[in-house]
Amino acid sequence: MYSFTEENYLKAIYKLSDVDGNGVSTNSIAENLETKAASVTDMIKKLSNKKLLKYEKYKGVNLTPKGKDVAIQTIRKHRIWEVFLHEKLKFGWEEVHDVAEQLEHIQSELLINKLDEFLGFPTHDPHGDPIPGKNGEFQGNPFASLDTVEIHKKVVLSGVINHSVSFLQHLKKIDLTLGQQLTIIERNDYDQSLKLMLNDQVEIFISNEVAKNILVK
Amino acid sequence: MYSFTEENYLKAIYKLSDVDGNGVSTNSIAENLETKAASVTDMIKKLSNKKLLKYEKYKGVNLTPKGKDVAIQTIRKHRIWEVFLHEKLKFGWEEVHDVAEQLEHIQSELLINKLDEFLGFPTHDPHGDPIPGKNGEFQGNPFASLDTVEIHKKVVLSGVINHSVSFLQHLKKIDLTLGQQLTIIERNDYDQSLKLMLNDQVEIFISNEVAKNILVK
DNA sequence: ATATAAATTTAGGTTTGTCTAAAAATTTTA
DNA sequence: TAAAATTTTTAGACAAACCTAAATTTATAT
Ligand SMILES: [Mn+2]
Ligand SMILES: [Mn+2]
Ligand SMILES: [Mn+2]
Ligand SMILES: [Mn+2]
Repeated sequence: MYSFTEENYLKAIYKLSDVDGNGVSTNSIAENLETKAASVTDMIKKLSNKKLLKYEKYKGVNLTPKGKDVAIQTIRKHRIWEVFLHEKLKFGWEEVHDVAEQLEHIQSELLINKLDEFLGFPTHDPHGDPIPGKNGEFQGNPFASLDTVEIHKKVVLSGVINHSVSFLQHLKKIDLTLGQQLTIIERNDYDQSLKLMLNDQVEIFISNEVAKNILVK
Repeated sequence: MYSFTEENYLKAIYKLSDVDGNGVSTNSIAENLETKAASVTDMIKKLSNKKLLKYEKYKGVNLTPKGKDVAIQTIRKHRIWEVFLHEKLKFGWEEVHDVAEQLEHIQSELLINKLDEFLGFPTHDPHGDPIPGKNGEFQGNPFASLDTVEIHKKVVLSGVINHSVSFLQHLKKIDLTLGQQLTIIERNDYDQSLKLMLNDQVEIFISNEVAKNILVK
């Protein structure tokens, strides 16, 4: 139905869309997709003709409901494939994204629905990101960033803000994984670094830089 | 490494290659890929420049070892994905091919090797076609066509010649599935139709047209 | 309010893969 | 073997997605 490239543009624009309806800028799309502004303008015109977004010259773009739906369905496929790669094929959580970027463009409703069923209808991907349903609904209870959590409160590691390979590898290295129960034992006022208790067993130190990128509930 | 289209051309040429080294004709490639001869000539020049095949004007083409390797690896990916779709996602054997045509172009050595392991290193796809190994070896004991099998001999349904959706659906309808044990009870001289015994239990009739397209061992 | 800077669009091209129509080479037929 | 038929290649175009350089519009600073 839509090309590889069209789906990637719609996904990028969806992710860049504000809660308030400010148009997404040409430059931000170009940066996100690692392409040039001139190329973005070309593609925007094409997507506008197809009624996937609203475009006013120099004013940025906003997805139409149709465009938003294509974006969300692509995100749904991406995250379901990530679950498959992680749960079934034992890919590390830092390895799944690049392959899912390819798999998300396979065109078969049947395939994604059967895969969803095979995986037991997962609600979140290996990074804790929610998987939208067939009709595009997000069951969104957003998580809190660990650096805002009060001391001694028991929380569960449920997501990450930074999705980079290096950050994900770092968490793995210090044994921080999704689903883990943790508590802040001590917060250092000087640099906002934290001492954590993991599963009531092990103590570790993390910097504020790391804490800011961890989501808990 | 190679584009979607390049891989499809190499796969088509590989399948059209004679045992004797006759060049594959432009027209046969065009027909196989449902494109035009002029387009084939263009692509042939490109693949020839990349040393994936040998091309002499008006004489047809032959794959180089490198081109043959790309073709076989693409077939390997196709068939492994077909096993996944059939065994794990419960696709019918007539449904797997079209989706595998897309999945075979996903570029990740790690993915295909992990998938292969996940499936227990299958040797044949859902249609009985052999899956080449990582180094391109086929363990090829070719099957016999059912219409050449002698009467009363016990054989196992191991493959099909015709891979069309309609033929595969027909076999399913008359309860002929891969791995089934069968024996020819009677051959009608008039039209070469057969009476078969399935698993020593059920008798069915099949036409010569069907028998010619069934492979057994 | 201008001048400068930044963002965006336009103009003109490239690459990949496709097409039709016409020319050239090869094969078949008589 | 010469004519006819078939196959293959070439010429010229087109659409998708990208690029650089230049022009235009909008935003920022003095
Ligand atoms: Mn991802
Ligand atoms: Mn993810
Ligand atoms: Mn197939
Ligand atoms: Mn097959």
